[in-house]
Amino acid sequence: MSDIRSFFGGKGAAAKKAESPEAKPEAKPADARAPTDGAAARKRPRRVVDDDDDGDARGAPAPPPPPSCAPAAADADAAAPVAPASPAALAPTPPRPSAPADVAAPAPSGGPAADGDGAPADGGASDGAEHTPSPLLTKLRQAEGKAKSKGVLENMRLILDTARAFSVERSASGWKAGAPVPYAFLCAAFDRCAQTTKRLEITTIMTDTLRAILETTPADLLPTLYLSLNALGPAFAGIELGLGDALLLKAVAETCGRQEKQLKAELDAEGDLGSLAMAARATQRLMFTPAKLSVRRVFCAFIEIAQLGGKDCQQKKRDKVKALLVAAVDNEAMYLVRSLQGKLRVGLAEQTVLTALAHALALSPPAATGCAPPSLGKLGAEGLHEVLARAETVLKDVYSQLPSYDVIVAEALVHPLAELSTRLHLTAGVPVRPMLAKPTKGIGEVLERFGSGAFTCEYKYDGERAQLHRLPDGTYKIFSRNSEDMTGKYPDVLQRLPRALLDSTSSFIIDCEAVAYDVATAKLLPFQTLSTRAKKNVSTEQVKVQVKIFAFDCLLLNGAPLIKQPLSHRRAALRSAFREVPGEFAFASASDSDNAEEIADFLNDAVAASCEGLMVKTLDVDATYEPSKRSLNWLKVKKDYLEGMGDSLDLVPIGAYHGRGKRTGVYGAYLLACYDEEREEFQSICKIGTGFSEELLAQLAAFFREEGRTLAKPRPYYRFPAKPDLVPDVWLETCTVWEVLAADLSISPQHCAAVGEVDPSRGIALRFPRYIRTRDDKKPEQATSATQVAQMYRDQWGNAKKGKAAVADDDDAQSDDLDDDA
DNA sequence: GTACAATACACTC
DNA sequence: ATCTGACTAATTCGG
DNA sequence: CCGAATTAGTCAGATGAGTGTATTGTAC
Repeated sequence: MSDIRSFFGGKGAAAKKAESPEAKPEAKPADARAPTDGAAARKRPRRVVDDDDDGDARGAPAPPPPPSCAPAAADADAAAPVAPASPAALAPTPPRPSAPADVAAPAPSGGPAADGDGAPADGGASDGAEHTPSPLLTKLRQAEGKAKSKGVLENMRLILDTARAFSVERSASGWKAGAPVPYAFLCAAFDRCAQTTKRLEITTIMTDTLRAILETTPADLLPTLYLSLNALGPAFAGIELGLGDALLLKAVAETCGRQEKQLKAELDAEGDLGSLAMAARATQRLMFTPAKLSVRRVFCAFIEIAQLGGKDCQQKKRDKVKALLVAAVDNEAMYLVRSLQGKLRVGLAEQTVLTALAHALALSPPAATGCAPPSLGKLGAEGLHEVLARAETVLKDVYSQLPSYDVIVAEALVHPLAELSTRLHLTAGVPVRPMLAKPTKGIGEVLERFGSGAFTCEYKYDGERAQLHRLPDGTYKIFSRNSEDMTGKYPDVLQRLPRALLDSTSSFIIDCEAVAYDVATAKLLPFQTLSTRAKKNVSTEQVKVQVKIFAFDCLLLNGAPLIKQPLSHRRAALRSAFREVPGEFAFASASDSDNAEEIADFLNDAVAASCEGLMVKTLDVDATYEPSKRSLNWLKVKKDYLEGMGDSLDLVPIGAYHGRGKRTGVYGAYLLACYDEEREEFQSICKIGTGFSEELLAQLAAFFREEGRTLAKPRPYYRFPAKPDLVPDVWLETCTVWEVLAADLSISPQHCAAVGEVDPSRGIALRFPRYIRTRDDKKPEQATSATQVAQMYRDQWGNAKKGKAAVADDDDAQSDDLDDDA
C-alpha cells in the first residue's frame, strides 16, 4: 500500500492545485469536440458536471498522469472539459458508430486504441456519437460464416460493441481526460456488471473501464483495481479496514439521520445496507453540493480508515465514512457501503478483474511500454481472441507467482505485457497463491480420474496451511492459505526450522501444513487446539501449543523455481533439501500405490492418525504446481464424504435468520436443535445455511411463514445461544426434521447440545454443517438426541485412538514413506 | 482512573 | 470450510 | 461432417464454528 500512497504522493500537491480550479460547477452547455477527432460529429448538448474531481482533501493528492500516458486526444479533452453525450449515445446498445477517418488513420503510438476495432482511434473517437460501421466489424460479419467458432466471434463482437460504452459513461461522469477518475465512472461500471450474470460481458465491461483509465489517467489504474477487487492492498500487506457491518450501520444511520433500530429493521427486509444507504441519501437534501468523489479519493479514504487505530478510532472511522457518504451521489453511496462491507456483489472478483486487466493492457498498451496497440483489423476475430487469451495467460501466470497489483501495475505501465513474465516471477519472500484441491466423493472417483498415470496419496492433516519461505539473505517468512503474513505467529517454528535444513539448502519456498502437536504423547491435536495459539507478537517462550510442520511440496529451491516441474520432481527436491526432525518437522505421509485396497487402508490410517482424509495428486502428468489458476488438479478425499464415516444427524429447525444479498426475502439460515429426551428440550447445535437450493429456500420460507409456524417468543423448552448475533430473527415451531452432515463435533462456547454431558457448561456444535434432506418420516421428538450427540462426540476421539493405533504416530508413518520413495 | 466484560473484527478451517 | 447456480468450454451424440 | 445435446469446469457469492486481538462499555 505504501506503493499506492507514493503513487499519489510527492508531485501530487502542486499538480492537484493546478488542475483543480475550485471545483464549483462551471456549467458548460455544449462543447466542441476535441480537434483531434471528427469534431463536429460529436457535439452533444448536455449539462455539465463539476469538471474536476473533488478537492481531494487528502494530504497526498493526485499527480497528473505521466505525460507519456496522456494521449493527444486526452489533452484536447482537458482543454475542453465538457464531455457531452447525446441521448442516443447513452442507449445501451447504440448502433456501432465509427467515422471512416477514425478507422483509416491510426493514431500516433501514444494514442492507444480506444475502439475495439483495428484503428487505434484517438481517445476522443471513443465517445463519438456517430460513426459508420468499423471495417473490422464489417469484416467480422463477413467472416461469420466461416468462423471456426461462433463463440469467439460473438465474444469479439461483444468486445467491439461495448468498447465505446465507457466513454459514454466517462462523459456522463464529467471526467476530463487526465483528471482523476470520477468514482461515479467506476460505479457506473459496477452497475452494468451487476445487471448481467454473463462472465464475458462483465469482463468486457471491466476491460473497457480499465482501458478508459489507462488511456487517460493511468495513475488511477491501481486504486481502480483495488476498488474493483474489494481490497486495500496485497493480502500479505495486512491492511484491514477494521470496520464491519455494525459500525457501518451506525455510520449510515448517522449520515442519514435515521434511527439505528429502524434502519436495522429495513435491512432485514432489504437485505443490502448499500441500497439502503443509497435510498436514504437520495431523499436527503444538503445545504451545499459537496465536491465530487474520485476513485483515488475514495481509495485513499479507505486506506486512512484502515490506518486509524487506538482510542476513539471507531468514532473517527465512522466520521470518515460519513464524509464519504455525504459526498456520494446516486449509486455511489451503495457501492461505498458495499465496498466497506467487503461485498461488492456485482459478479466481479479476482479472476475476472485479472482477465479484464490483461485485456485492457493488450488493447490499450500504455505509451511508456512502447507497444503499439494491436492492429485488430488485421487480426480478425480469431487473431484478436488469440492476443487476448495470451495476455490473460501471461498476466494470470505472473499474478499467481507474484500476487501484488502494486508491483504488476507499476511494471505493466512501463513494460510490455509479454515481458512481464520474465521481469516478475516467483520470489522467496512473496507468497504464492497456494494450489487447492477438489473435493471428491471417494476413492472410486479418484481412480476414475487418475486411473492411468502415477499418483500419490498423502495424509490431509487437520491444521493450518503454511507456506514457508527462506530468502537468500537468510530471513524467514510464513504465509497462510490466503497469503496473509503469519511470520509473527510461528517464531518457534522458524527458530527450529534450520534443524530440518540440509547444508546445501539456502533459499526456498515449501508448502506445508502446521498441525498442533502434543509432544508428550507424540500425537497430533485437533484443529481447535491449534487455533488457540496466540496470533500476534508471539514469543517463542510463551508458546503454549506446539506445532509440527508437515511439508508436502517445494516451489522454489536455492533460487530455482520449481512450480513448472512435476510433483515427482518437486517432491524429490523437497526431500533432498530437508530432513525430518522428530516432533518438529516431517514430510507428509505418502503412499504411491494405485491399488484401491491399499489406498483404502491408507485412508483408514490417515483417519486413525487424526487426519481429515487424503490428498491425491498426480506425480508426473499434469503435475505442475498451478497456483490459483487451474488449481484444482489435486483431489481431496475427506472422511466425512465416505459412506458411514461422516456424522449425519437429524435435527430440528427452531429459528431462522433473514437472508442477505442473493437471499433477500427468504431465510438465509436456520438455527438447528437436537432433542434432549431427559430434559424434554430442544438444544441448539448449529446454524445451517448451505446445502439448500434456491428453490428449497423459497419453499421453506413460504412454509414457515404459514400461520402458526412462527412464534413471537422462543418456546420455554428451547435452549439457544446467548450471544445476540446468534439469536434468530424469527422463532419457529418445531415441525420438521432435517438430515444434516457434519465433518466433526466440537465443544462449543455458544451452542447447547448435550450441555453437561461432555462439558459441564458448554454444549456441542457441528463443524461444517450442511443440509442434506428433509426427513418427512421423523417427528421433531425423534430427532437425534442429546445423548446420541454426546456419544458421537466421544466416538470421534475414540476412533482416532483405537483403529490402527500402532500407526497413529505420524513419525513412524513418515519414515516408512520416505524409505519406499528413496 | 482502573479493571474487566462485552463487542466487533479478521482470520483459520 | 460447504454448497448452489449461471455461464462457458469441451465433448459426445444424432442426423 | 455439422449442429445440437450433454457434460465438465470456473467463478462468484450465499452460508457454517471457533479463535485471538483491539476497542468500547461498564462497574467499581
